[in-house]
Amino acid sequence: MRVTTSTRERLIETAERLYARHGMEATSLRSITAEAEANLAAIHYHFGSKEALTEEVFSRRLVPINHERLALLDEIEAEAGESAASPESILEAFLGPPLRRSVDPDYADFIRLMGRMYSEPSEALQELIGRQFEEIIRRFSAALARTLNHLPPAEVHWRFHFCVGSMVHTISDPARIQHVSGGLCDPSDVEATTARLISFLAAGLQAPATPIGEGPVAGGQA
Amino acid sequence: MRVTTSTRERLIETAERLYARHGMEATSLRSITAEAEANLAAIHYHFGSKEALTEEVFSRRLVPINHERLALLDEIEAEAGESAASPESILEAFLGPPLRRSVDPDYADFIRLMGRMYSEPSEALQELIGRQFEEIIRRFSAALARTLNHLPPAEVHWRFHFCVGSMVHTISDPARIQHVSGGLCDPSDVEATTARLISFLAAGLQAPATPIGEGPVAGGQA
DNA sequence: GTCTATATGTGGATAGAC
DNA sequence: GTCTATCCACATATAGAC
Repeated sequence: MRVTTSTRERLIETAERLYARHGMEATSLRSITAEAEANLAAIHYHFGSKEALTEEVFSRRLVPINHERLALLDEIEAEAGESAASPESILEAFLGPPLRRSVDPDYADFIRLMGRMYSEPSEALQELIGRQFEEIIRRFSAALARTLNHLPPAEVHWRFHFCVGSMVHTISDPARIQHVSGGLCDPSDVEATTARLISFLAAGLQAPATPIGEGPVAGGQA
Repeated sequence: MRVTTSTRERLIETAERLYARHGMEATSLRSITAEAEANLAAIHYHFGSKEALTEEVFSRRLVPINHERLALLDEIEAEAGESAASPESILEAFLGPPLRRSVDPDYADFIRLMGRMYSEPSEALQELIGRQFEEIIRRFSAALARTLNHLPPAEVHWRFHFCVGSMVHTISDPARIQHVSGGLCDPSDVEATTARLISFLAAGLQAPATPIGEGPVAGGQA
């Protein structure tokens, strides 16, 4: 086993770091090859284009994270047996894999990038996100719908959407909460952050069904 | 009063639309002047630089939105008198101004852009956001701390942060929730979306205090 | 206040030697 | 698989006529 990493690997790692720090469009291929101590042409040799390199950066990290999420969901559903898994355990399976990695030096940059990827306008990236999260959204929405069985399916989707938003905002820029709280909040304690997020979101998920529209005529399909 | 809008105004409006649609860095000054039927040099004449134009785009919209938020908060605090305003009413004051505008054709593009601005790496923009939201964060955190007086101040900041995340994710891309829910969710009904968000977030804000750390030794400064 | 023309830099991508 | 040299499109910005 060689100690030195391959040029291909170094390019992916450097792109990831620079994307996380300065944004994807602000990162030029030249700045990547300079930091990776590689040649400009190496990117086109190994990947073919900047877009293809970007897809590598994302799929390399998203695959194991989402794989772990599904494995954890399998576990808690197996443990729950006939009954539904709790909202807290479902949230833990969804939030834990990215949040735990946010303190891993190898992953920290990508987790921040993951928080920003939803805002990237690139169509190719949005399609990749769609593919990578299709199963996640389906499985977790179904699990939540089972335990929140008094809620209409659309309401479950909305609430899961709100959960994703809180998580994304939390991981996209750890320094922000520290700054706006005047130093009161410490984002480096991810265990505490995860616990806070789960109790906040679990309560939101279990809120009474929202009365939509003109009030008295509620109810619907249940 | 002239019917035709000034070149300066058309430039700001067009920049806003293109920023919202394709991202800020992906939008060139040439594409702005082309759509605004103006000359490339006009941007430098009226603003001096792309960055200065961008600041105009944001401050023009953020000022009235945040002004309305504070006015609404003043109102509900006056109504509440000695007692604390409810979490729901505070959330309404915070979420209502942007969410209601998201269906105003004149504002819709900016509201989406507002959802994405947090992810923009430009330092100048982040500083502007810091200035524009300083008072908002201070006032709303204080209002929430008053009504959630059993919670430590840091916990209030965390929960408000989670609220911002849900809102930002919701307004940044209305099409996403429709897509991931397989058409089940309709983002065009903003009144319903606001009601859903408020009941979800109010429940989260009022969740029991998170036990952080080794369990039994909870409590703290209260 | 609006235009043309242009300066100057940087972007992604490629050809072809080694 | 890695390099140099280069193409070409496009970026922001500016000078100066009208």
